Amino acid sequence: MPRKPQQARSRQTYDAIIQAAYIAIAKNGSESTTTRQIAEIAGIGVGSLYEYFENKQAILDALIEHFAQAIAAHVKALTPSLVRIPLTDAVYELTLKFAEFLKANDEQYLKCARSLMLHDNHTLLSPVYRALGELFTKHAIAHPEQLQLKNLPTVAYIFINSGVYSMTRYLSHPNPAFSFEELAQVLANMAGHYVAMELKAD
Amino acid sequence: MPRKPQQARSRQTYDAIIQAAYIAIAKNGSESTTTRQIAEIAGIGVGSLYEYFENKQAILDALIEHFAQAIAAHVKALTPSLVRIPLTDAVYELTLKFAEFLKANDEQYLKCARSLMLHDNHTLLSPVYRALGELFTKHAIAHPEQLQLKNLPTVAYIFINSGVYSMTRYLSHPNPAFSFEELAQVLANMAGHYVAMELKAD
Amino acid sequence: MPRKPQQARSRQTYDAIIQAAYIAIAKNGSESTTTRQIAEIAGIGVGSLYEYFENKQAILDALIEHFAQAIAAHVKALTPSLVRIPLTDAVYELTLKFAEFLKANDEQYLKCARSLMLHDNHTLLSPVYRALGELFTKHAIAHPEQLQLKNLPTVAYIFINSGVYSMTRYLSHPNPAFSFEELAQVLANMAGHYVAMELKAD
Amino acid sequence: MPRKPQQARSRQTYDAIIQAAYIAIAKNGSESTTTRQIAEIAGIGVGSLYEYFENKQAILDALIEHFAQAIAAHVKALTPSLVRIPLTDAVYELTLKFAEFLKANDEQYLKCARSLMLHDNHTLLSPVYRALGELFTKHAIAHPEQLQLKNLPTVAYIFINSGVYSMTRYLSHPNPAFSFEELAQVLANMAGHYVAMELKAD
DNA sequence: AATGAATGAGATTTCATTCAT
DNA sequence: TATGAATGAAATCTCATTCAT
Repeated sequence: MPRKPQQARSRQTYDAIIQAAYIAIAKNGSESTTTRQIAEIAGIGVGSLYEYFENKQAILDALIEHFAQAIAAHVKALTPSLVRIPLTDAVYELTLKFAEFLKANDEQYLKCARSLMLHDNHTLLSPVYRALGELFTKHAIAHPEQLQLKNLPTVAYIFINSGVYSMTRYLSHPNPAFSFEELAQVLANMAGHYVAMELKAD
Repeated sequence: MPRKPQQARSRQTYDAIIQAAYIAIAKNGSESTTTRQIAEIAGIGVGSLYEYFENKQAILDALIEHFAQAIAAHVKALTPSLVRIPLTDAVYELTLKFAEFLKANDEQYLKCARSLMLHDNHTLLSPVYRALGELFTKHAIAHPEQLQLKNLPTVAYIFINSGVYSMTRYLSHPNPAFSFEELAQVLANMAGHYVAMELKAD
Repeated sequence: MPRKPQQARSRQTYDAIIQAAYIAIAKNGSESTTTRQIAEIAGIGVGSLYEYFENKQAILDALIEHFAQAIAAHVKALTPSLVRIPLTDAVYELTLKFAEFLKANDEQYLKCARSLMLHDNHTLLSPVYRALGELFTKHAIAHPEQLQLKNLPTVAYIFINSGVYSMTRYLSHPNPAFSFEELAQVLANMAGHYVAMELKAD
Repeated sequence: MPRKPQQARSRQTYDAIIQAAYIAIAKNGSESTTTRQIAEIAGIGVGSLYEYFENKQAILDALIEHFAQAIAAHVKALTPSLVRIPLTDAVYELTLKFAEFLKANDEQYLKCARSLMLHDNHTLLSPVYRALGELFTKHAIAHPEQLQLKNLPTVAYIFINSGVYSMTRYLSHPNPAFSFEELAQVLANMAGHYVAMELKAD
């Protein structure tokens, strides 16, 4: 039964735990991360973890939520400028910016993403999908011809998954056979061409 | 000091262990699968596992290799018929056949795939990527205009990752918002449109 | 370094802790009761417990002493009226009154008794035995023929233990096979018959 | 998931664990006994406990069952000779023999009894109550006038509880004020007088 | 005097691996 | 070669107690 932090320093410890979890997971993967490691990195005693979290899983869940919020916030921040430009350019830009974001802090986010992405947290990751979906929708509204697209949700789903996964995988590949810009360009074209063709078809 | 099986009976036991590992992982995930479970399912003693494999990880590696070979074989078997038909149709067909393959045996392969992608061993999965790459290449040869495509490896890489991941994620989604055929169609169009547009551009 | 409470407010807190301990032990048993629970129920901080008590055991000891005093006081209050009536009636009455006492407050005392008898501290419970012994003695004085009884202390010891334990056990039995009145009657007759026969023998 | 012992030495280990639990509980009480202690006393690794028992509680349960069986067997062995003699003598004899039994092996059984008796194992201890009840019944059959007794089950219940608890408590008292023979005599008379008076009353 | 965040020793439990048979 | 009992390091989690505020 973790207590809700009541004093000022509590918040600090809570955040320290989440940050420590990021570092530990980036280093060892979520499955191999132990409570001791997290406590050590956070510079606190093991017992203190349980003042703030029910159990280990609760720490991971909080981290994922935090992560999802961070990504969603990043996407939202980019949204206004991206909706103004053509789809191809928007996807290209988003891809680059996203990669930059993932690679910050010694690739902490990237490493965590790889470890967490497949834990099927459909619910926990939903803010991300919502933010990306909204970006898609807003872009369509700003470019009304795109509203004609059939299967918009399906298309969004696939574009998003394709982009996120290709990027994540690329970034964690030790010796990629091509540059990241190339990848971004192909992703962008894939989206652009798809929309162009579909619209022409009608 | 495990030895590669040399006798017929040994080979049988070796295979039984791999099959048991499939079953256990499909049921509990790779992290929660224990050596005891594997031995029990395989119908042998725990100690015997170590006659055939150095350690637990070696079993998982062997399973992944086996899995990769199985997928590659499946792709290779489909290749001759797929290279003959237009790209869009080929992707559509491949997606459906692939899903069917993953869902066989009570979704054993699908469940394993989800659990194993976590450890995403680039080397172990390479036969799959090679087989899919070869399918791409052969298709291009059978439709020579596609050889003009810029960045063919990059494009292949992205198409493959996009397809595999979107599909895996879709299939493990409890309440998908659209049908699998829709997904396959969008993937197919994505590929078809991309190639069409790129070729026209030159 | 806890101090005995010297001010009125302190005394209140001290009592609140004891009461909280009663509640917690009745609910969870003495082994599962934590200092946090006690503090929470008492409406004070954990740290404050240690202003009043050396450690957790000291709280339990104080509770047992309090409990013993409460029981002793109850017995003493009944003594004057019980000494007047025949032994059989007195035992019957005492048994019923005692059970009533244990079952008050949602069986708080009963539940605590069951949990605390485990640690059966002969010294801590001695006030109870003293009060019951005194009741016995006074009854004998009021009925002088009983003073002839051999082994009076032994007899008292056995009657008391028999009564207390049979009653406690009965009251915590989920589906007793007979009524409490029956039990009280048999206990009463046991005492009455014993004394009658012993006196006749001389 | 403990395995049922399949090899010969398994039984040995199982028994060693139970014996170790007796020793540990006699020494520290059931609440303070740890799995490590048990393993150490048994001369095995901690992990081995879990080859034979689901968890710690399962060890205690097995011990209680073992204990109950041992007591019941002891009572059954005494039954044939006790049913032949008058009630008073039978109770006296039973008390002495029972005490002897409890004090064997450095009072191991006695100490365990004190620690376990109040854990309200109505179900686990039922073999004991059954054996004692049967002794009562057989005695009544051998002395048919006793069959006239009202409330036989209630009386048996009280006699048994009174005897067991008085004895246990006496034996664990550091400085008893009277001899054990006195106690046995009073218990015996209590039973004898009760029955005599009740039968005369009718 | 009062607090409650922090502590860390210690409890239970798991499981890959070994080794005597 | 095959076995499965035994192992013990290591993981998660609890909670009485302390101490800075």
